[in-house]
Amino acid sequence: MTMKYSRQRAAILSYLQSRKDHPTAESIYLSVKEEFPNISLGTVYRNLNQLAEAGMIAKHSFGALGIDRFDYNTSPHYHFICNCCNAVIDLPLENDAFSVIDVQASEGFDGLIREHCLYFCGMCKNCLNRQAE
Amino acid sequence: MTMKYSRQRAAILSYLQSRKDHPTAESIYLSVKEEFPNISLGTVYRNLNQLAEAGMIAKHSFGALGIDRFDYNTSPHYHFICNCCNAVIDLPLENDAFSVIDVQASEGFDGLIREHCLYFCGMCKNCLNRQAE
DNA sequence: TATAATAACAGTAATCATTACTGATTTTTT
DNA sequence: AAAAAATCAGTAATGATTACTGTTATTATA
Repeated sequence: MTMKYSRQRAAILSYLQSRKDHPTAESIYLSVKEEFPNISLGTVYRNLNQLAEAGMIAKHSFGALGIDRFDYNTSPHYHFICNCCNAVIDLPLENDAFSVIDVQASEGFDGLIREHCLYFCGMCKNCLNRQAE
Repeated sequence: MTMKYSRQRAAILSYLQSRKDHPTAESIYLSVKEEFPNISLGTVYRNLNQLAEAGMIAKHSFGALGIDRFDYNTSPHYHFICNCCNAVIDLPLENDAFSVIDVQASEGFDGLIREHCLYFCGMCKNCLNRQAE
């Protein structure tokens, strides 16, 4: 099934490109709705999945959140989730600090490890400040 | 709200203690149902959450699965998820290999990191063998 | 040991994110 | 320009989980 151009999909991709906060399908829907008042939430979901399938965006399913987040940045990197405001923030780690993580895990395990999922939880800077007031 | 004894909760806890495969609420329900034919799925969920809240069991929400898994083993340890059969298997890691992981992540981040979630994905031994046939 | 207080129950309805369906509309190809 | 096919908007369905309600089991009190 070849991918045909659509204005809605282009708008979704363009919006995602402009954000660094890993928006949800719902918030993408609300934003794109300003340009396309008739767009349907189902259309947003369908296109997000299509784009993720094509490797053009990343879909993150953090168990701690329960709601999927989407990311224009497809290069492998880690995330921090604020337990207070549910913000998802990029977290830079030493490049090779965890490049050996799968190899290391494989040593004590008799299956095939293909990848890992790692994210951090706590309180973001904003919430820490707000709490200190 | 003090916790009052209940035969259903005792059965749920006892069943969980006997398993190492991190069962779902649904499968716990089906098993406990053999002893308590009238038990309700809602009762299973309510008690599992209560036990998790009390720190007597662990609730794991792996984004890769979408369904919660429950664990009698509350000591911190890591898991492997088979993308083929969805099995959740304990994965032993060198004790101190990742004890510094939160500290290391904190270095490049200006929020407060309290914990992390790490799990591995791939293909388990059984599925590898089945595939080789 | 009766009884009063209340947590827990079974059964069922509601929630919420996400996916599937359908007839109409765009986009692309011929 | 017209045919073929992907995409759409709108809506219904799904599936895991939670909330509600009148009844029952457990615990505390007299």
